[in-house]
Amino acid sequence: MPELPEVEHLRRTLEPAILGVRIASVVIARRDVVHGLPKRDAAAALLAGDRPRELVRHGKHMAVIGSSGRAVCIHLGMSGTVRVLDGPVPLPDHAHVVWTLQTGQRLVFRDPRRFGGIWIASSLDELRTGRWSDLGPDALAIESKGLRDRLAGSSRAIKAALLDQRVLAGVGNIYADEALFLARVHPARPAPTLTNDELARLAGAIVRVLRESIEAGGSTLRDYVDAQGRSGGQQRQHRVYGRSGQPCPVCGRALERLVIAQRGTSACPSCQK
DNA sequence: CACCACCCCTGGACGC
DNA sequence: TGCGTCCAGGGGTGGT
Repeated sequence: MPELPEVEHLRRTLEPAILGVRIASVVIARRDVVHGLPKRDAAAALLAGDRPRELVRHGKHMAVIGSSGRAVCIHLGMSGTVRVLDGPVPLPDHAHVVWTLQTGQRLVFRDPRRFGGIWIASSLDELRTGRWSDLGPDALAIESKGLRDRLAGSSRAIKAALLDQRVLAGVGNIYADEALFLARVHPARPAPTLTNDELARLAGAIVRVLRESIEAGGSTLRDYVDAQGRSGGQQRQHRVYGRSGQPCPVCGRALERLVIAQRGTSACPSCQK
């Protein structure tokens, strides 16, 4: 399931394939997946005739910016992928939007569960002041002070706060569990009870787990594959996520399972205070 | 306002 | 082998 590392890995693998390449045409197979699509010039709004100039990521959102300045924001949700297809291979199921490049390659947005989607904006600026305006700072650059500021006034469990994209953009269920484990902070701890030392450990742990995963090519739990169709390499490296009942990698005690903010949560009852 | 429960959706795991 | 059931969860929305 895509979180920040998967989106960043996608951004990096997609860039060399599409930057500067003219988009010849676009086919929208499911209109309800594309939000803010104008009645007129829908293809142009999806960058037909344009050339991607830049791929910008904030949290789990990625925007393709055309040389015209138009922006197309892609959110992968739970099951979304973006793939580059070479040659006349058949389209997969649930291919909702397909761009054909001048090179003949096709770019496919596929999302079986449709928790993701595509948002049209006239510019990156409009995206930043609109759809992205409620997002907190990007999790990859979070520091102790920034984290403390964003948590101010929140009494809920620290894990619930980490999952809130207004607090911090990019952390999902997997990396929340992983970061809290590395920081030795229990996920159910009310956010205001964290000491400065714990906040510093947590901020460091968030950046560390995200960087590790980006370098490993993103995580593979279910549906994630990168632009070339490769699955991620992080799967076996999760320390606690999805490992409830199995031994803690540090102390060996069985990892507990709890539910926080409606999300399955794994934690070590002994290492995480 | 802060927080929480519920809902959207499909495919994979599992039991019989 | 096939069918039914349950479960995963990001984020929007509506209720408390």
